Amino acid sequence: MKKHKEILSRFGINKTQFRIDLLSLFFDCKSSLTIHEIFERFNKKTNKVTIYRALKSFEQKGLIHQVPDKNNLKKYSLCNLDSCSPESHNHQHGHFICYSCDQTFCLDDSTIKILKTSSGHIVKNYSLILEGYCTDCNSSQTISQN
Amino acid sequence: MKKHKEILSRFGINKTQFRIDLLSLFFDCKSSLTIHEIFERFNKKTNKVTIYRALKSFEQKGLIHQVPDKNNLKKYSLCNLDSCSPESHNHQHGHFICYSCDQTFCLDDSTIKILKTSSGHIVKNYSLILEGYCTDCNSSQTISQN
DNA sequence: TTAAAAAACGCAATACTTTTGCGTTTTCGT
DNA sequence: ACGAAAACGCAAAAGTATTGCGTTTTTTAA
Repeated sequence: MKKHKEILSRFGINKTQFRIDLLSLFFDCKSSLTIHEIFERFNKKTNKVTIYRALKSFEQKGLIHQVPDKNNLKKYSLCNLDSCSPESHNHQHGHFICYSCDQTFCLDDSTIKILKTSSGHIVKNYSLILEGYCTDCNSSQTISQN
Repeated sequence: MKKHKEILSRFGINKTQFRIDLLSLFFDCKSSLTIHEIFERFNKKTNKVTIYRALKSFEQKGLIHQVPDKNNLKKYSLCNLDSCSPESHNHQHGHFICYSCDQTFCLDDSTIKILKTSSGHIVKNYSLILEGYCTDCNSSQTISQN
């Protein structure tokens, strides 16, 4: 895809086939990816070292960022490419993922403003993922929720 | 300390000297501990396997829980011992990671209550990581922050 | 368009983190 | 005090991430 090549150029990354495909993968992926998942998606054909290096490069150039999860696996998500660059990483991510319909909803930034001031620390960046049942799915189901 | 022994008993963990000392260490520690930090605090005398096993046991019994860390090392914090037990671990809270001192702090649950209700969806699970400068580092530095 | 420089690549080796097996020691419940 | 269960240390293995190096691909600029 031409768009992906342009992005790689803009971020100063060479347009090898693998890196183009990797960027596509991130665009296709709603949430985040582990190295293992990427390896699998490329049918184990790409050397893991190549994946590690591509991820490190993407991260340094501001294309992706780490999302530490509960199990401490390294996970990466695509940055907001309008606001991120090699000079300044700035990901104001807030997403809600529905267990039922799998849709991802962007969270209102106002919820975040409260967070940024209520912790007592100076918040420069954050990563937030809420999971559960979205309003649509919840109203059409009888699953008990507490 | 007698209190620590009682806690270990209450959570079904044998009162070996090391595990008593480990629990003390967690009580003394404001934020969270890595395996490496624990190893150092015991002057490298305790076998790391022993530490790993103690941490796993503490976690399973509801004494401590994992917290996310910038470098993807396993980090642990003391649980709220009134609300956690082997039967129910309850860690619905976010974490703050300091850019400067690298420490991970658990966030007060009250900040989360706002999140859970303001998104409009039914939140069953979440992952929240704030990053920035903790109160200590912020007050002792002259780094310009916007 | 082509040649030199830079970046990316695969493979092998290494380093670091965490887990497992096993025999021994310590703690626990009766 | 004794048998069972838990915890221990050591060695080995499994899993995760990095580094060195020679080769290939991409970029840059004449």
